Amino acid sequence: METLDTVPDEDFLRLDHQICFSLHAATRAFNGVYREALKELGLTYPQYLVMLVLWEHGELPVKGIGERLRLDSGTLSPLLKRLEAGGYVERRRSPEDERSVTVRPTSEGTALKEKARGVPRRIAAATGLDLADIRDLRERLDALAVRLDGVDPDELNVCR
Amino acid sequence: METLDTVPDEDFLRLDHQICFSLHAATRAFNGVYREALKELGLTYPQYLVMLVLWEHGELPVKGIGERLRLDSGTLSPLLKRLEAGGYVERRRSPEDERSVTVRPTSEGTALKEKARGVPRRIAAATGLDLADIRDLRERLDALAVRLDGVDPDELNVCR
DNA sequence: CGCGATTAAGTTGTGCACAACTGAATAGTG
DNA sequence: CACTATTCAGTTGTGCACAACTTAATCGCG
Repeated sequence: METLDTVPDEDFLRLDHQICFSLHAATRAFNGVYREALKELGLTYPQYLVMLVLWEHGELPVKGIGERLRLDSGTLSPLLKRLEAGGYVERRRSPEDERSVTVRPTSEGTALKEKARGVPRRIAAATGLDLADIRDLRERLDALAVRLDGVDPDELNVCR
Repeated sequence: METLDTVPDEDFLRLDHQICFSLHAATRAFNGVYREALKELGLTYPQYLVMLVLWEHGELPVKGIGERLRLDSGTLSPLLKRLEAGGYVERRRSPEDERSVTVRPTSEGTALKEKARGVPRRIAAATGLDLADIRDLRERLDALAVRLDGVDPDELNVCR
């Protein structure tokens, strides 16, 4: 039987070429489709993810957004500043904890939810997948992400 | 039966939250693992993809690399400049067509292939997937990318 | 209570992705 | 053959991801 251990390094380099490239390409293809669908909303794809989180939770500290989207303040701070400049969110130092900044959608940001309502259906249609396929792919990707996030860095270096 | 047409918009927004986020997160988790594995080679993940292509083909014009990796000159030009500064590749105006620039690995760049030999196996091990799973996931992602790249932009806008 | 450790957000710097554009070379058509 | 259209690489500008760091507030231990 053909397993991870019976394939020579040389073939592996080629196989790897396929898999890492495939993920890379699929992600960018997805980004392209979202970019197009979100153009009329004036949102980028990461900004849309932030708005989805805020529509669901109403208001969150920056840290809370970061936990849900797995993004740090170095990414979120400028992104939120742009969303604020666009009039979609408000940022306010929390009175209870002055270190924390609470982010919430403005009325304009909330109104945007209605305009965004049709987006996911059009995206799903564009993938050509049915609900079961989408769920299946999502579960695989989630499991993969959890697995990869938990990898011990030492496993990845030659010196161990 | 539950299909794309029988799910209300509201649920769809939540489902969408899951799927787009999953892909996003999996990609970044993958990038993190590659980042760690490639640290000792002095390559970033996109630089590694370029080197994989060059190791396989020996020498290619910028356009050829871009076609294989689905990247344009705006991304590749500075990336290749960094690879050249690192001593891994050489760039030369093609004598036959002065518009074209031929990229090829230097001896140092070729030597790097040996150091990179163990990387894909360690990555594959980190995913916790076996060969069949990897192939299956790759095929799904490829099909998805092809489908998404071929989407008519009009399908994605409300005004149609 | 006081002070060092931790936490939150922000800043800086590097690299990638992509749109829009430039300039130079080539291809193709009348 | 001349001249327009296309092609190729590169540049510019915007935005995201992340590492490393800064600053300010809070926590918690002695």
